[in-house]
Amino acid sequence: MRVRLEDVARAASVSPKTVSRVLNDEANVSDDTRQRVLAAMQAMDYRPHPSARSLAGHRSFLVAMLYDNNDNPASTYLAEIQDGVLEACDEHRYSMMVRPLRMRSGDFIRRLDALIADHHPDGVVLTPPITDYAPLLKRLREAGVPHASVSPAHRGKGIIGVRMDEQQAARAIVEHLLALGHRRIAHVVGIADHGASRWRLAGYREALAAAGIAEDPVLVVQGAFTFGSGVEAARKLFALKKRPTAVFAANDDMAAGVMWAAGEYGIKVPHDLSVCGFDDIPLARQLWPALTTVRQPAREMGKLAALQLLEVVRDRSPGRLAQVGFSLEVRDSTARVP
Amino acid sequence: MRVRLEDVARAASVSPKTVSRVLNDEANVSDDTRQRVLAAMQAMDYRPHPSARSLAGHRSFLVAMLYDNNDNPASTYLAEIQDGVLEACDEHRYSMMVRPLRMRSGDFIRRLDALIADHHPDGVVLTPPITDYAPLLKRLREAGVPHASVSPAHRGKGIIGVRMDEQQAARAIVEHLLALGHRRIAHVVGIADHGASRWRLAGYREALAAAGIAEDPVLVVQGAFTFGSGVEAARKLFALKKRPTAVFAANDDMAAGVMWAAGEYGIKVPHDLSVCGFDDIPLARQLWPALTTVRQPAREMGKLAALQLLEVVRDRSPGRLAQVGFSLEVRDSTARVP
DNA sequence: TCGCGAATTGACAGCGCTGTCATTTGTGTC
DNA sequence: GACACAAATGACAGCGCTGTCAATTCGCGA
Repeated sequence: MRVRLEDVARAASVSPKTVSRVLNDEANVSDDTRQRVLAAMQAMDYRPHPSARSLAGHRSFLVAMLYDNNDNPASTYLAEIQDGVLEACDEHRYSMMVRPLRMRSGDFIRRLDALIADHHPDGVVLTPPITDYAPLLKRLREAGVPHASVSPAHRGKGIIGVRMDEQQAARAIVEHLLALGHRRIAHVVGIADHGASRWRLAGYREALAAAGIAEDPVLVVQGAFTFGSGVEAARKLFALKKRPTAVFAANDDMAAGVMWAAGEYGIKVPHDLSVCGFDDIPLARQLWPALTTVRQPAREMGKLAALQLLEVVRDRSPGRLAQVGFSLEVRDSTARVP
Repeated sequence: MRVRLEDVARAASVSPKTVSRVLNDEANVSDDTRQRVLAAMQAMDYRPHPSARSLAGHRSFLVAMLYDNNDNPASTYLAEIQDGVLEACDEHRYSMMVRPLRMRSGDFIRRLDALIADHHPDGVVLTPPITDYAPLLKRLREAGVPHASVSPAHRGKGIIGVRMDEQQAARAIVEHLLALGHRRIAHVVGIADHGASRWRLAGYREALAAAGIAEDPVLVVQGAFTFGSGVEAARKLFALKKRPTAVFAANDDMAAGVMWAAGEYGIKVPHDLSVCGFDDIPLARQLWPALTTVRQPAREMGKLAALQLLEVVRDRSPGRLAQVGFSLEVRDSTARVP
C-alpha cells in the first residue's frame, strides 16, 4: 500500500502537519525534527501524492511549456528546449506539460484559457516565436500566471527568462568572415517578425558598418528559417552578376539549403564560397563540410528559463532575465576569400 | 470564483453525485437528467478539477509518453508522434506528460519507478526504440500500468498500439527501384537492434529475392540512422569497383547523407544514382532533388497508439494493435537506370 | 390497482494533503 | 525564578470530487 504523509508522521513521532512543513521547506521547524522527518521519509521511500498536494495547497506543481508547432523555427531546437525545461522541472519535483498553440489561429486565446482552467499551471514557459505575442502576455497577466521566456524579443521590466546576445553573436560570426578577407557577404534573413531575425540582421549590419563596408541591398535576401527557403535564397544570390563570396544564413537549416544550392551550381564550399549559419543544430556537424555556426545552447536555455520561472513561483522572487553566452563554432564551411 | 461540481448540481437541481455520473459517462442516468446536467455544465462553463478527480477517483487522467532521447531515430519523428499523442489525450481530456529515458543507462528502471510512484500515469505510450525493452515491459506489467507502443518490434498477444507494415513498405520501395530497371541496389541499414532496421532490411531482401536477384553482401552497409552515418556508408559504396545504381537508405536522414556524399563524388542524383529513404520527414521534401521515400504517418500513429491506450484505460477493453497504411512518395531522387 | 425487481437518485464519508489558528515549548531578561 | 515573547508543534476542518450503499422512483405484469 501507498505510504502516506500520516505514516511518515507516525514513524517520526510528529504530527502530519510537521511532516508537511518539512516537505514544503517551511520555516519554524527545528533542525532536529527536520532531520528526523527527512530520515523517515527516506527510509519509507515516501512520495507525496501530487493531486492531494495540489487540491489542498491550491497549486498544481505544474509548468506548461507553450510552443507554436505551426511555424516554429526548427523542431530540433524546440525538442532541446523541452529537454532542458523538463530537467529543471524534475529537479524541483514539478511536472511539465507541453502545449502546442497556433499563434495564427483564431482560437489561440480560447485554447490558452482552456489550458489554464483545466490544468492550473503554476507557471508557463514561452518559446520563440510566441514569447512576445501581446494578447498572450496580456491574458497570462490577467490570469496571474507567471511566465518565463526563452529569447524574448523585448526586454521590458517584468520580463523574465533567458536570452542570448544574438546580435553580438551575429556580429561575431560576420566578423569572422571579415577576418577571412570577405567583403561581399550576403545574409539570408529569417521570418520577418521573429525577434531572432531582427537581431541577426542587426548584428550583420553592425559588423559591416564597423568594417566600413556599405550594405549592398541585393545581398540581403528573405528566407523563412527552412531548408527550402535557404535553397531558394541562395539561387537568387547565385544568379547575381556579382556573387557574394560568403553567405551568413540566419539559421543552420537555411545554411544547409545554401550549401545544397551551391552544389547545384557547382560552387565549392568553402573554396569558392564560405557559408555560415546560426544555432548549431545537430545537422550542422553532420554536413560536409561541417558548418561554421554559432552555438546556441538551447537545452541550457530551456533549463535556465524554467529555473527562473520556478524561482518566481516558489519564492515569489521578482525573477530576472538571465543571459547565456554564445560560442563561435568555426568548422570547415568557411575559408579565406578566394 | 471557480465553478464546482456542487454548483452545477444546484443549478440542475440534482445531487452532486449525479453530476459526477454525467461527467464520467456512467450508466443509470436518465436521458432527461443527463441533458439537464450537461446544459448546466455548458452554461456555467464548468471545468472539473483534475486533482480532485484524481484524488477521489484513484486515477490520474494522465498519460506518459516515454522516449529515448539518447539514441532516438530522429527528433522530428518523435516530435510528430508527440503531437499525435497529445491530440488524442486532449480529445479525451487526459493530460500528457513526456518522459525521456536513456535505455542504455543504469537507472532506467529506477527512473521508471519514480515516474510511476510520483505521477501514477493511467497509461504509458512507448516509442521506438524502447517499445520492446524487456525489463521495461516487465516493470510496467508488474505495476499494472497499461501501455501502448508505436511500432513495437514484436506482435505477441497483449501488445497494443499501432504498427505499419514496414517490411511491406520497404519491399514496395525496392520494387519501385526494380521497376525502374535497377539491379544493383544497395541498402544502408539502421541501428542493428532496432526493429525498424530489421524489417526494412527484410523487405529489401524479399524484394530482391522475388525478382530473382542474388544479394551482394558488399551492397549492404551498416549505418546508424544519422545523416553522418549515411555519408560514410555512401562513401564506402562509392569506393566500390562496381558501384550500385540505386541506394535504399533505411531512413531519410541517411538518404540525405547519401545524396550529400554523391555530391562529393560528382555523382548526379538521380541521373547517375537513384536514392530513396524511409519516413518522409520534412527534410525529404526540402532536399534537392526531392527525396523518394515511404511516408510513415508518425503523427497519426502517435494519435492512434494513444487512442488504443485510452480505450484500454477507460473501457477496460483488451485493446488491439492497430495498423496504418503507408504510401510511396515517389519524388525526384529516383529515375530509370542509366 | 397492487406488488416487485430494475433503474435512478442521493447521503455521506473520505481520498492525502495543507491552511488556519490554538497550544506548547524554548529563550532571554530583570 | 518569574515573565514576556518568539519559535515550534499540533488539532482540525476542508480542498473538489467519487465510491459505497441506502433510498426512492419507475415500469410492468397480474
